[in-house]
Amino acid sequence: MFRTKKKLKEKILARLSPEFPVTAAELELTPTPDQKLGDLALSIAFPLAKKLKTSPRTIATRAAELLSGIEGLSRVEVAGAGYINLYLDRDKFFREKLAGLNRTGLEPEEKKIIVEHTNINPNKAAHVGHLRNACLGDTLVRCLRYRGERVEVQNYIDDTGVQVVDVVFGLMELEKKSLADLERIEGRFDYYCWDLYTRVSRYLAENQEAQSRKAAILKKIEHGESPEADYAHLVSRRILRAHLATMKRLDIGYDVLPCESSILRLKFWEKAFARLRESGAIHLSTEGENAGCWVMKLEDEPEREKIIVRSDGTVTYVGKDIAYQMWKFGLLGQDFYYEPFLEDNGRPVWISSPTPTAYDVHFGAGSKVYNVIDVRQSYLQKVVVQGLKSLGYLEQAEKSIHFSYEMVALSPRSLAEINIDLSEEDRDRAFLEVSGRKGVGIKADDLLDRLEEKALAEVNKRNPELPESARREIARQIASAAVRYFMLKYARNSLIVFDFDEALNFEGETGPYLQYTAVRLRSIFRKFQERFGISGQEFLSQVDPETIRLSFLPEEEARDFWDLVIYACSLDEEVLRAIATLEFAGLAKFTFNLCQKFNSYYHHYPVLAEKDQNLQTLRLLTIHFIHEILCQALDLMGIRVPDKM
RNA sequence: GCGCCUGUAGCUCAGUAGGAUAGAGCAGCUGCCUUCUAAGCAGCGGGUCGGGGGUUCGAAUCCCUCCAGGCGCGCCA
Repeated sequence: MFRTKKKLKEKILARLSPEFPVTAAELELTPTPDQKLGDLALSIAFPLAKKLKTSPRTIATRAAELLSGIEGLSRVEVAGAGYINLYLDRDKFFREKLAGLNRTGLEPEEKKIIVEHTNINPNKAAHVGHLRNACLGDTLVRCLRYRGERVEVQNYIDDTGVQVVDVVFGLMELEKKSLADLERIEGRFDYYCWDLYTRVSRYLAENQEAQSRKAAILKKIEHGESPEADYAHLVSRRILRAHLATMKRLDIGYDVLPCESSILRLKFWEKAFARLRESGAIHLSTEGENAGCWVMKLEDEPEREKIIVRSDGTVTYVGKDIAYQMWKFGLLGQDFYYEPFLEDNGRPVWISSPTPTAYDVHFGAGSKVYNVIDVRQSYLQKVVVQGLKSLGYLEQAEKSIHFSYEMVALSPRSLAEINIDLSEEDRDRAFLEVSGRKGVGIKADDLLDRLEEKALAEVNKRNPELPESARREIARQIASAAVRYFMLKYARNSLIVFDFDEALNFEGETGPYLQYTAVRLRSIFRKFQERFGISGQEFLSQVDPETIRLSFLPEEEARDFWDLVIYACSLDEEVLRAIATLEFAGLAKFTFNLCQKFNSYYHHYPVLAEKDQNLQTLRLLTIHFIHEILCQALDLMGIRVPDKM
């Protein structure tokens, strides 16, 4: 639809501009509220009326005359107070869309886009909040690729931070575990650490004197000293594998895993620090409360300074982030070394290494960077961008996008359901914030397990003839769809108060409903082959598109057909809009509406039982068309379509 | 105190680069499985778009103001 509109606009502009003062930017083709009013509406007459001091109706009438006979349009009419309604040449339109099914006609805008998402601290199991991040990030990646962009997916691993240190402290000091003992811990290691982390947090709160011992461990890990650094390495890698496995259940993957430990060892910060100092972006504060610190002035708040380097010479979180952001844009003049961490769908997932490796691969150096991080980090992300600006990298600052989203909170009811004890005060609250420290959270794998179990029970009932492995894979795909759609259907600024009943629902506006629609659609083709001995695809390949006439359709069916087809055609525009606004709720809603429209169509117009050959062919063609678009839309949201469910 | 965000049906939410009659899902009630998978379809009821003011041919959408709620603002990460 994007290209159709683009071409139409050019033609319209050519016709109108000799007589009216219009520009391309002012021409907007919007859908009409009802197909009786045509397919596309032009509301240009209203602003023109103001400019020319005439009535909108007069202008619209004249404009409609000028627009008559444009190729691709069958009619132009004036309606209401001055809308110019365009009627598409439906036969031609449908034929073109059928032929162009596999081409988006979209053009990439960037050389290389980096999307960073997931970024879970490798010290405990992933929870539902992390799922929202990963689902949003992965969907953005898919949308960008649909637009034709070259995208690199990064998952940043903070393997030396205080959160990992807490777990190492617990293993060494509280549990007195040797490195060999660690290897022997069986089962879900991320779950094990989830509990341990909570215990350590409590212990540290109650035993202030232990803080110094923890600080000592942190220092040793940062400097790569044994055995503390070995513990940190072992813990973070094993949990990282668990996280990647969790995300794999949702078909979410990554290209590269840059690690904090590599950043420290390769001294990225020192390079960035030198640049920041030389450019005057930061300066040494000599008096006041920040004396002895290197600070950065903030654009919006001139009275405030952000500390980048502490008075003891260590760098703050923001400082490190500025250095890292510089690397993403290729502004550091240095790269990591890399080695394969594991294989995913036959492709290696690379992890950074502080020392040279045998592999000649490079990452980073994007022309645009999206950081998927929750809204609470907005202030810090702003400071990072300010850092780039202060260094003179204006374009990079402009293309440094914080993709922010609200958190997933928990309803007291959901927590009660998984036997987490709450204080009386907490029980009365509308929602509770997830806290890894307190162990208050719903683990991603627990949710996925419950979804899969529920889906499997249903699949077992409906498709007992399938082998168990196939039924399990279908259940996994259904669980994945349920989670992914759940995470996308809310606008990103909307706080999700997680509720099991809602998340476990497979009916109505849910992922499984969308899948089910596609599955039923597919089964028409399967049944077609059983009935007529030729596959639906093959049958359609023998149809000459030129012979297709929408006039084969009875009046009412023609309306329903057109409603469905024209709606499906707006997928590309929905994707562009999603990218522009970083809002996927619209794309989710579009797909859901498409399914509703299709289900209604499906109900009214049988294919296999239809005796009229022309009608049957056209219906099969329609179903083929909708199926393709629906699968594209589902793929953008990372939703798989099983053959049966 | 300052900054950002939110307030739409009983509940959960779409719709906000101004456009024609404000939409879904859930919950409730009615129907539809010898008919391409009922995880479905068709229908009914349900609204001061937080309040007030303004801009406009036109406002849920933009501006002002008030009310209510959330988050952020560290020599933590």
